[in-house]
Amino acid sequence: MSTNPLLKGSLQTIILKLLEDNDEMYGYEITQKVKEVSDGEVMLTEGALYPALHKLEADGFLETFTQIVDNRVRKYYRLTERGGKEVTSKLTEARAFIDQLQTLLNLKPAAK
Amino acid sequence: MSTNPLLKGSLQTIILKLLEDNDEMYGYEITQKVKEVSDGEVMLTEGALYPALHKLEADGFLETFTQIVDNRVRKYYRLTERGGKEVTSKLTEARAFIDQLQTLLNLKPAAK
DNA sequence: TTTATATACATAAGAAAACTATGTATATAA
DNA sequence: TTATATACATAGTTTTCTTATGTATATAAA
Repeated sequence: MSTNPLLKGSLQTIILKLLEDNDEMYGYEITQKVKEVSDGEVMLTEGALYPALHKLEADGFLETFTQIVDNRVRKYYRLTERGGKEVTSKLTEARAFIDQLQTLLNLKPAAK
Repeated sequence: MSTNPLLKGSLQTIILKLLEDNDEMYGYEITQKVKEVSDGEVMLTEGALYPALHKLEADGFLETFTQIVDNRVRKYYRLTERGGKEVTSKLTEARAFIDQLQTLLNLKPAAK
């Protein structure tokens, strides 16, 4: 999903977090936001994004509605209540993951 | 490979880093070391470890030799020259990955 | 006017990596 | 004798991602 193949496994978390911060977003907007926030380093491809969005919706974490803008369809996504809880859970998981990885790779900046 | 499913994608990097630090290790020893270093939080399973070791060897990053200890076979792994370079590369990638993930999830401890 | 780029969605085929389950075998502690 | 630890391995399946393709509109460039 990115120039860095290691970002595997965190796509759902990234999407959920963006929707927590931005309330409502459509797919293309998400790709642009990720690109912007990551300074062009993470390029989310459609082949990764759309299936991930569909899965999150199927799992009940996201709900959708569509809008027509300039004769083009936009499919907006927002968090459901379950989705809101899932963000918290996924972020906790992500923090633990980063911590464990830094420990195992000896990348800890300094002891506190 | 762990209690944290997100650790996906970093197994090769973890193995390579351990072998950089410890020179020679056998499979079971690696599982125990990971468990120890991660305070029991990361449990490396054989189904993940052994295929990963075989792949790293097939790619020319690791070389092996066996020893018999207490009538049981141990297959030791050590870095090849290519493997040594690969560690550096993978660690750089891992640092970038963690940095990008922290940025995207807004997990940065503080601005410097 | 045609071509390229941007916007906007989607799926299908394949690869990579992991998980679960299973198998072999020895040593030791309960 | 049964369970746990040590030590290797593979097979089947699932998840997740990449690459490729497809449809369609708007707009800027050649």
